[in-house]
Amino acid sequence: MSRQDQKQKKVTLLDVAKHADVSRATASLVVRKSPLVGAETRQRVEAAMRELGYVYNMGAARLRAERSHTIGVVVPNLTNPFFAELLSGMEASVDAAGLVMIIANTGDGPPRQAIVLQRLREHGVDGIILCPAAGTTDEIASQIEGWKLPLVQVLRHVTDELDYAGADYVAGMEEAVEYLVSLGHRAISFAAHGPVHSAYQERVQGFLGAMKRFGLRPEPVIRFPDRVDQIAQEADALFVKDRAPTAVICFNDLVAHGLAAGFYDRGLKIGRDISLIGFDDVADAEAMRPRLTSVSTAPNEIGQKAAALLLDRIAQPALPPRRWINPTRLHIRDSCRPLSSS
Amino acid sequence: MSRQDQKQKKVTLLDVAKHADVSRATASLVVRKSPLVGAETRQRVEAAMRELGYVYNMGAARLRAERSHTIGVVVPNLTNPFFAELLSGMEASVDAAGLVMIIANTGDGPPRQAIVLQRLREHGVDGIILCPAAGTTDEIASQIEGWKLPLVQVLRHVTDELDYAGADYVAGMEEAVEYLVSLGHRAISFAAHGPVHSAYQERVQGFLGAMKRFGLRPEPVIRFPDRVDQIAQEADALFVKDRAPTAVICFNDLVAHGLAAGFYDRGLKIGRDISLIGFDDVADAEAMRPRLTSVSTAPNEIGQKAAALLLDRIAQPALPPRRWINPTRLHIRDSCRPLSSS
DNA sequence: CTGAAAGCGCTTACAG
DNA sequence: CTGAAAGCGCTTACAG
Repeated sequence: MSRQDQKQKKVTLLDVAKHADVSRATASLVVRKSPLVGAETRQRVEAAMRELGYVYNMGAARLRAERSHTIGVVVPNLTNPFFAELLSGMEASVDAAGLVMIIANTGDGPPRQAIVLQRLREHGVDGIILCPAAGTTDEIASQIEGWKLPLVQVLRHVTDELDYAGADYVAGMEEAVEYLVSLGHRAISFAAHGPVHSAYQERVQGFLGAMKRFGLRPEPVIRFPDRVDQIAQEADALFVKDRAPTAVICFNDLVAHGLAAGFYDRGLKIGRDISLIGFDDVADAEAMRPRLTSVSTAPNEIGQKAAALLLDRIAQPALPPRRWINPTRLHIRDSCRPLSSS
Repeated sequence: MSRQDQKQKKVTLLDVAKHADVSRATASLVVRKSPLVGAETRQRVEAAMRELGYVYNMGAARLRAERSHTIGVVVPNLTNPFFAELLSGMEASVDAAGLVMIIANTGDGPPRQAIVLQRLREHGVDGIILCPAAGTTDEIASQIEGWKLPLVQVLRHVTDELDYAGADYVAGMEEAVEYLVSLGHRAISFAAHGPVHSAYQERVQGFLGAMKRFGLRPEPVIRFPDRVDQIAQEADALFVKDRAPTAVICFNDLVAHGLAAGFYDRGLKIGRDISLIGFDDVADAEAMRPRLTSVSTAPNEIGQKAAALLLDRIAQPALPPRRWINPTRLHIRDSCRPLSSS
């Protein structure tokens, strides 16, 4: 019988057991690396597995053991570099734990999200990491509770009853305002975009709170389009009516990037004519010229931590809900200048 | 019995069948949307599913049906925005077909890749989309053949025996050279980075071939570090010795972004002092100033097509190997100027 | 450590 | 359309 033939009919654990002259139960113990099996026996079984080209059938194991070694990750989109960083961090933690990630995209819409969550349940994931789509209500908490499915919220939260891993957006924005004020700026605008959710609100709240604390007039939040080229085109929106900001804090680096381009197009020099602060501190911040000062939220770390929270929750479903809030850090580069020198 | 209690012990298809007063086989047909079931019966079963909170157990189905409705996607890294676009395209196609994606990261290393592929086999994926790690040899073809596992290569290829979806890197580079030559440039450098693989070689080959065709001295390919900030620091490498390029073609947009920053730092004006062309045309190209002329490879489309190839291959394993090469397009923006006017 | 048996929740023929 | 039976490839007690 050639190797080829052996591959034809799937080789099962029973085949391995026979080949190694042990019982099926013993072979099963070897696969699962149980210490109950003696070294000599273990080696014989492992040799048999290699010789027969055995592939462990996780699907069969899961049916019996009620554990799939699979987790679901649901995010509002895949293309944002911020989410890419987040996924990368998760992948590292999840992989290290011997699990595998099924990823799904909601397009930031609750109806899609409902479908996607259902599909993940059908696939028998051991747990889910969810960045809730904008518009998700806290009713989801009781739903999840009914499902008995371990779930952690990431980046955004809609309920206190479930675990959450995110960053301290409020403090991050406060730090940005403080820094600009220390440079002498008083007319500071906030440039935002995208759907409204907890992370959005916390950023706005941090900005407005800090402005008020310094006795500065809180400018209305200025909304920009989603795409970076459109943001550039509409940069003028910052200067309409009686507004004349000397500094702008952005919702994220993407907005900052768009505005930087818009300023360039208008002959405004960042630093000299206007100061600019981004948020998230993704890779581009370092590549922009002048380099972008940005509030770092460390998405990779958040991803790792979200995975860790989920693994804990899977191991101990009764744990009280936990939240892990990553401190932010203002990464000062070259996009802000003291007001006096401008 | 409250809803809660019903959730406690998992409800199975047999429970649904009893509740709807039909046989288990009929309930199974309803779940799988078979046309054999009459409308009235179907509705009764569906109502029972809702009332009992039934969740289809894909794991059990897979064990019997030998189909997991799961595919594996293995990529060398997750953070590159290019791969994010690719995944996004795949996700759309895979999701539309009712399947789900398990994603895995090789870190561009063959040993990791071997582990990851094995893990995906154990999870019983119906097929795999693989961007082969740098250093993967064509021995993988016979290995995969032995596994009887549908697999398509994406972006890079190591064998002709397996399906492949990618872009026409050679033609893309040729077009870039032609364009620069048409603007009067003759001293054109190629700036590369990252590991060497088919996509790398094809880009270099396209560049060198076109240069030779125009009777231009083929400059050696100049290698840069991986990170964008390091690329900026080493931009001088373009001008060492007797080299004085008037234009630079980059391996990808990331290199272009780094060099653009490096030029800025040295007071070189893109367009006036030097022309620059990127490759891939990801979102940043539009946000750079001056806007980056770049060869578009449409990663999102490649992702969709790779998924389509895999679905075909799963349906018809005996199909001869196919390759789908996306034509590229030079997206002209503002980073190149005629030599005479400089 | 072993062996025989039951069962995880489905799907698959097969006879009606 | 239905019903009874077998089986997918494992894991789980349980008695030895």
